Order: sequence, then structure tokens, then C-alpha cells
Amino acid sequence: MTRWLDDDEQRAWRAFLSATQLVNEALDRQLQRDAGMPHTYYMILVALSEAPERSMRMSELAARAQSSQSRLSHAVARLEERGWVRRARCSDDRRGNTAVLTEDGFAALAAAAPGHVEEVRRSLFDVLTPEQVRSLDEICTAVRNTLER
Amino acid sequence: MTRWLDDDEQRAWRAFLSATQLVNEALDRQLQRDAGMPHTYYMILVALSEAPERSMRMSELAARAQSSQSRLSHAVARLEERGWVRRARCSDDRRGNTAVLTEDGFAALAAAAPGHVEEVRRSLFDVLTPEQVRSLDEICTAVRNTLER
DNA sequence: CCCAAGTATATGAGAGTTCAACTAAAAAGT
DNA sequence: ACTTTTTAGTTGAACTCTCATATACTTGGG
Repeated sequence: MTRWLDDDEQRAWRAFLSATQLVNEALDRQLQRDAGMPHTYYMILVALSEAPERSMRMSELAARAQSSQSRLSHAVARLEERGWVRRARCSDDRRGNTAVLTEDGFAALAAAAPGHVEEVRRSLFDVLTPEQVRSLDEICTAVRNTLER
Repeated sequence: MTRWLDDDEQRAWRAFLSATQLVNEALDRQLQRDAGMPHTYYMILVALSEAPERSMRMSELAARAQSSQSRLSHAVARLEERGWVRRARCSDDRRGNTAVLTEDGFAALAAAAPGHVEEVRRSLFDVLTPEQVRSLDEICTAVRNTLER
């Protein structure tokens, strides 16, 4: 009954696993080494930096930064300890919490960004032709549209 | 100086991050829920199952299962507790250790495989055209060849 | 033959992630 | 109004991962 993978699919699947893991490891290593944060924290800072007032409700932030709520909660607690983010209770919905990027947090992000982009290029874009980039975009968009809640 | 990403690259990059994370989360959730193991453990069992004698040197196993040596060491320790793997000192090189897949381990893998493949299809292959699969293979192979040690 | 350098693996601490439970507040029923 | 059900967010425990370090063996020079 099981629809096993044929040879082509096997090859593609294993290549996919290797490539995505290698890219993620490269990102994490670079950010950890040069900026002292994991990639997940970086994504949180990016999401906040792009929001109006550099602040966002926790649940929306979780969605934008592709994090579970629990993960985000823990992460923001750490980021708060470093002084990169602070929390503020919502006025309209008293259950809600808002995360705000501080100046220090913004500065940390700005300092980390160039090295990060460089790593993104090195590990992905420099390897691909423009057409492959288009193709990758389509593929990933299709997957995202199917899987995301 | 920094070569920032242009709009197309930004879109592709974010799609890539979403898609790969969604796929990985789906895999991990399915395996954890239905087979009580993370995807990394599954990959270790697969690598062992494909090796002659269902056994392999730790360092080669790490390479095949795309794991760091440290991660593998910890993982095999856990797998050993469950009785899915056992270790045997090498005869020729007394520093070396060999991991061996036990019958129970093979059975656990066999039991986990169908659900896992189903999830792989649902989250990736069912979403893509055959041409996209080819394209993805090429892209990932290129990335892998560049990044892997 | 002995010592320095390299290789194979293990281990412990610290950090991040997950899952399930928990609190608190809003919304929906009745 | 009062209870039930959702929704927002946090928390603690268990687990995995990473990084640095430690151990044990092997190899390559002198």
C-alpha cells in the first residue's frame, strides 16, 4: 500500500535534506560566531524591525518569525535579558503582550545583518543561476502554500 | 559594500526558509508522534539499515546520517538505551567504535517507514510537478556539492 | 624505541526546542 | 448575569544540539 519513493525521488529527497541542512547549519554557525545569536533569534529581530513602531503582538510575531508561541515566549525572555527586546502589556486586550525592539536590539541586528547576508549569498545564491532562483522560489512557494496553517 | 538581496532574492529566500522549516517540522512531528523518535534518529537508523551487516563505524555513520560526531554519539547513546542499536569496539582500530542496528531497531524502523514516506509525499512530492522535482534535485545537488566538506 | 602530533569517540555544561499544563482574559451561549 | 468555551501567552520538564574539552589509541618523526 505504501507509495515508496522511486529512485529519482529518493535522490531528490536526499539532496533536499543535505542541502537544506547544510544551509541552515551554515547560517546558524555564522550568526552564532559573529553575532552571538541563533538564526531563530535573528528572524525575530528582523520581523520586529520591519513592523510599525518596531513592535508586534506576540502571536503575530510568532507567525512572522515562523516560530511556535512557546518558542517565541522563551526566545523573547532571553532577548529581554540582553536588553534587545522589551515587553509591554496591550491596552486593548489585557491578555495580550507586545514585543518591542529596543535601540540596542536594532543596533545588534544592524551589526549582524551584513555578515548574515554574505553567508546567505555564499551558501545559496552564489551557487544558483537566476533561473534556478526563480525555480526555487516557485517550488518553495508551492510548498509553503500547502503546508502553512 | 554589502551585497544586499534584491526583491526577487528576498522573496525566494523567505520562501525557502518557510518551506524548508515547514517540511522539517512536519517530518519531526509525524515521526515523534507515530514512532517516538526525531527525524535525526530516523536518519541514523536508515543509514545503519543500508550498511553491510547493518553496522558502521561511528564517523562514517555521522557522515551518512548528516550528523556531527558529537550529536551522533549522544544519539547512539539514547538509541542504545532503547535497545535499537548497540556498540562494539573495533578489532583493527581500538579507538574506533561500531554501531550495530539490532533486530528491535530494524523493526522500529520498518514500523516507522510507511508513515514517514507518506509524510514526505504529503509535504513535498505531492505538491510538485515531476519537472519541479528534477529542478529541485539539481538545485539541492549544487548546494550540497558547494557546502559539504 | 620514544615522543609529538593526529585521529576516533565520549562526555558535560549550557542553550534552544517541544509538549503539555497552567493562568488570565475575552467571547459566546443560555 | 453566569457559565462555558476560546484565545493569548507563559512556564517547567524532558529532550536534543552545540561547543569545548577529555580520553584513548595510532602514526610519524627523530
